[in-house]
Formats: sequence, structure tokens, C-alpha cells
Amino acid sequence: MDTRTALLDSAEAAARQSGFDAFSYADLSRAVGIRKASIHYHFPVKADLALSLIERYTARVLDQLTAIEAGHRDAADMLHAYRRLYRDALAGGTRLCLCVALSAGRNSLSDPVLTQLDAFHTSSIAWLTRVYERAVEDGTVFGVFAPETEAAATLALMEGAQLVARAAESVSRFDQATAALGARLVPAEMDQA
Amino acid sequence: MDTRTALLDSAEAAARQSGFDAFSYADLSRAVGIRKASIHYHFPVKADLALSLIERYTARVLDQLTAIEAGHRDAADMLHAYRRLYRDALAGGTRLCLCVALSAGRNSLSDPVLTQLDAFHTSSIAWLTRVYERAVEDGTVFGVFAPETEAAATLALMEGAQLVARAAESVSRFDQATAALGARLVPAEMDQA
DNA sequence: GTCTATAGACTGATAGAC
DNA sequence: GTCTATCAGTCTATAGAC
Repeated sequence: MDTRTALLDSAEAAARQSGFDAFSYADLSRAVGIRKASIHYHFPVKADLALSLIERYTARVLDQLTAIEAGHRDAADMLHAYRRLYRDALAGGTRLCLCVALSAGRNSLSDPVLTQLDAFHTSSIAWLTRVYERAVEDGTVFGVFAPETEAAATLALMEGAQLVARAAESVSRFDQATAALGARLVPAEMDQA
Repeated sequence: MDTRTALLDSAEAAARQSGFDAFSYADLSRAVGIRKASIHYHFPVKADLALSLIERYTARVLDQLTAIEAGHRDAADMLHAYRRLYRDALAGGTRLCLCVALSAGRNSLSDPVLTQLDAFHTSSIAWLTRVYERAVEDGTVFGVFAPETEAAATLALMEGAQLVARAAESVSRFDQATAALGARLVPAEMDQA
């Protein structure tokens, strides 16, 4: 394998594990077995590395999407495969898809902070679960079957929509991503009317 | 306002804009108008600051959720308000919810990288749109009305689910968040049977 | 292409005066 | 509580020999 590819492989693994800013040329040099300065021959500044990384990654994922499209007949099958793609990319919860990782960056948080973060998610899901339980009763949200499942999905949807929106620096991306949720909600009564 | 609060306010703004690792005590000292070393009196190490930050934030959001619950009758109204909470927190696409930002971290990406990132999202949505268009025809996904809207939601759901899963270092969080999507898919035929 | 050596800047953190 | 002064460690990046 040529040095450039080894560098990209190592950098991708590191970026997906901890974020693009979390690894240095020093880390990379240790992993690949050449000196720090030599990396600058291949990628003069670190932004060049980021660009090569995402270009290679995008091409690879697009190939996979094409393969999924060719290998399945049903839309449902394709969505199953798509979901599996992201799921497998997680590597047991330790790695993000490179694009999420680039949107995301370093993760140098201490254990107590991670605990609090998890508590926040848990509380949010608990709250949303109560809301969806009510929805089952009052019928103001279309198609709710499992409140807790809906709750977890809604939280993830919000976090993901924010990430996508920030990457593009455009709120309309957020609106676009959450419009489907909005469409399921029965319009509110006009209090002002 | 006391120094501690000013520090927390400034740190929160910075963290939500660029990530927790993207601002330094030096930046903070400039913003608040005291010396770098003085910050260490309030928050001896930076992890202390992160913890105070998320504790304060969590308490505030939980209060808002309680208020939403008290102020609306319908589940649909509550979900509207919840969605609006996250939307407003975006501040036009420049700031993340603190929890997403902490999961996410620094974002020191160059313009070309951001462009590629956006291209990736656009391609993914285009692909998913085609899949959902097919779903409308073949009926293998329940409740699809607007393919492009579904596509944007699915992408955001995946990114968010990964973020939530990484924060907890558990794949089951990902499964939980995407289970609702799975439930909408008509089971695949058994090829092995 | 890979190396040694180094520049220059910035980081989080500490000691101790006031 | 806030200050000055300073530490040792990190980082990206460059110059120039081989």
C-alpha cells in the first residue's frame, strides 16, 4: 500500500473515532511509520488532508448507494440497507460516519460530562414519550404506535437536523429535515380567531 | 452580573458556535475582561467548566419542557413547541443546542471542505428522494406522502442517531432512534426460505 | 520522498504577590 | 478574587540535507 493511502486510512479512522481536530500529524506519523514532516509532502496543510478525506469518502459511499439501488427491488429493502450502512459505520458506538464526524469534530469530554450528556438524552426521551402517549389518546399526531420509539426518533431527528443545518449554515435545511414531523401534526386551533 | 455567570454565558455561546474545544481560556478572558489565570479560580480545570455548563443548560431546558407541557393541551401543540425550541436554538444556522455541540465539538473546517460536506448531504437526499418516490409506487413503506421531505428527515435521523449513540457509546441507542423507521418498512421476502 | 532540526504560536495549568 | 509571570507541553508548518 502506498504511503498516501496509508495516511488517508489512518486519518479516516482517527477522525471517525474522535474528530478531525483530535488527531495530529504526530499521531499520524506514529501510526503510519514515517516522520511528521514527511506527511506535509503529501498534504501540505491539514485542510488538504480533510479535503482528500471527504472526497474519497463521498465517492465510496455513493458507490455503495448505487450498489444498494441495483441490488434490491423494493424501496423498503433499500431503506433497510441504507439504515444498515449507517448502523455498521458506527462500529459498536465508537465511530461516526466521516461526514457526521467532520460536522462534529473532537470529543474530549470527561466521564462526568458524558454522564450528564446521557442524562439529558434520557430526560428528553422520557418527556417526549409522555407527549406521544398523550398523542395516542388525543389523536392529534398521525400514525403514532409506539410512544417511546417515536420519542427516540424525534430526539435524534432534531440533533441530526441541527448538524445538517449548521454544515450548510442554513436554517432551511433544518426546516426541510423536520417538515415530515410537522406534517404529522394536526393543525392547532386558531386561538386568535 | 457576577463573574462566574459571565464566564458561563460566554463559554456557552462559544461552545454552541464552534464547539467546546474551539475556545480557550485566553478567548474567555478577552470576552469577559479578566485575566486567563483568574478563570482557573472559578473553574480549576476546563472539564469543570464543561460540567457546570451542561448542568446549567440541562436545568434550563427541563424547565422549558415543563412550561411547554403546562402551556399546551394537545400533544401536537407540544411537539410544535418542542420543534420550535430546537429550531430557535439554531440561531440562523450558526449555533447548536449545547448538547449537540458537546457531542460534536470543534468545527474548524475550510470552505472547500464545507462545500463537499454540503454536496454529500445533497447527494444523499437526492438518492433517498428517489427511493421514497419508488416507495410511493410500490407501497413497501407505510405513510409516504412527500418523498423529498421524507428523504431530508431520514438523513437527519441517521446523523442524529449516530450522535446520540456515540454520546452513550451504545449501538442500542441508534437502534432505538431508528426503530420507528424500521417499523414503517414492509418486511422483506424471505429469500432463504 | 523521507529525513533532522527548528521556528513560532498557542494550550491548559501553577506559584505566589496583592 | 484578581493579578503577573511562567511552565512544560502541544500544535502546524517550514528549511534544507540526503
